[in-house]
Amino acid sequence: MNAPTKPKTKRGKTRREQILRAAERVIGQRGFTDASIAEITREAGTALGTFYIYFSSKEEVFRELVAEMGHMTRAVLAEATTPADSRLQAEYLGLKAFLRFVADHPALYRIVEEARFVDPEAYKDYFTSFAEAYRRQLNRATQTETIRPGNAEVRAWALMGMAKTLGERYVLWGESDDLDQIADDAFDLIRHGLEP
Amino acid sequence: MNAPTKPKTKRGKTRREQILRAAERVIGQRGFTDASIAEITREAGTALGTFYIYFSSKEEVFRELVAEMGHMTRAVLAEATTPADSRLQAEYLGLKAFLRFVADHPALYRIVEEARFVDPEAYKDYFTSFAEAYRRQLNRATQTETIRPGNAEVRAWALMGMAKTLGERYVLWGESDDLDQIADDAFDLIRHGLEP
DNA sequence: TCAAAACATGAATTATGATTCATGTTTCAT
DNA sequence: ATGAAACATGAATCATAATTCATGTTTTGA
Repeated sequence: MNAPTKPKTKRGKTRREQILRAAERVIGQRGFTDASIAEITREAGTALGTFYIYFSSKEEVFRELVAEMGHMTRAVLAEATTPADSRLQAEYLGLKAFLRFVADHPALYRIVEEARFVDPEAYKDYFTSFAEAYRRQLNRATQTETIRPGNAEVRAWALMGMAKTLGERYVLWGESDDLDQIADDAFDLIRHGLEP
Repeated sequence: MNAPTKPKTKRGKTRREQILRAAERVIGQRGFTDASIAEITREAGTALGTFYIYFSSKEEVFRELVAEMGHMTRAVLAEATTPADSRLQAEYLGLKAFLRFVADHPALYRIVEEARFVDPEAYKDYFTSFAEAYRRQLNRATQTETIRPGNAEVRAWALMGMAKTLGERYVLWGESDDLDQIADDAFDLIRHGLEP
């Protein structure tokens, strides 16, 4: 229950990481409730009690995974959209990159969504900080008149919602072998929606 | 564990309904995991064991609530969009009605979203049947050339995702006293996105 | 009116799994 | 090389509820 301190030795860092990765797999696969510490440590190849050397509770690993996912998503999207020379192109590249990212990390993405119920605070942080950055981008584009004037915050949430749901439907539920086509079809809506 | 049969008497019907409504309140408030049968029956004003006369498990009431929500949502949206004389107007009326509905039934809406993790089957049914109807509407509008040609299925999911997320952000999280304004702002995106 | 069918009760039973802890083992700075 | 700090172990402890069931009470149909 007391907050464990960061590992001091090389062995410690390795173990902690093993457990974190195992937690990602197990919780991503089974969901928070059905995932047990026993299975996580079995998967990590350590004893049950070792878990509590590095994490104070099941909720805590979960929280860390959500935060980690926040950093990854922001990094991936920032990276993917840098080459864009217009807001609309950034939207296009961002949507594709997001869908690809979900496809590459389905477990992590499921965890983020489950956070809504397991750790609402972490969930809110994830999307709020994302939306904030998004809003800024859209505002800038509005001022440059690259896109039609409009409520940037509402747009940010609307566009995030679109991407989230498409990711869930076409990536997590499978049923689509051509993500780029999905992104193209959705982008048609976005482009006309934002264009001056 | 054995599937309870429908109640035969008037008293039975009443009790079952009391418990169902109590479950809606408690699960909607606390979430599936934290809601206990004890609290549900306390809230319903009956004994603990009575629950199992009408439902075989906690999952079962949950499933029934999700299904109920499916009917309600479809009914409300069908109702709200009938007066529309164009697809775009239907989109506008539908979005407003949806946000208002979420505002009126936050607990029920939370339950639907939690179904993704508690009862994926029910969750999938809810959105798939919704999307199917939506797709049909959009397709019809495409053929009538009321809206620009495009992939109706992808559009259906994209638009649902938008509405879902706006509902979560501006209705469930509060922070907006003017839902109609939100709907208007979002509709600007939708209108230009779909317009011929 | 009366016996069967329905329904109601809540204490007792179970199941599950998170968390702790007493007892080793390993690492590392000196 | 060595002792203190770190780390590892897994059986035992705890807590929490879901579910059952033996025992009443109420309703209903003939």
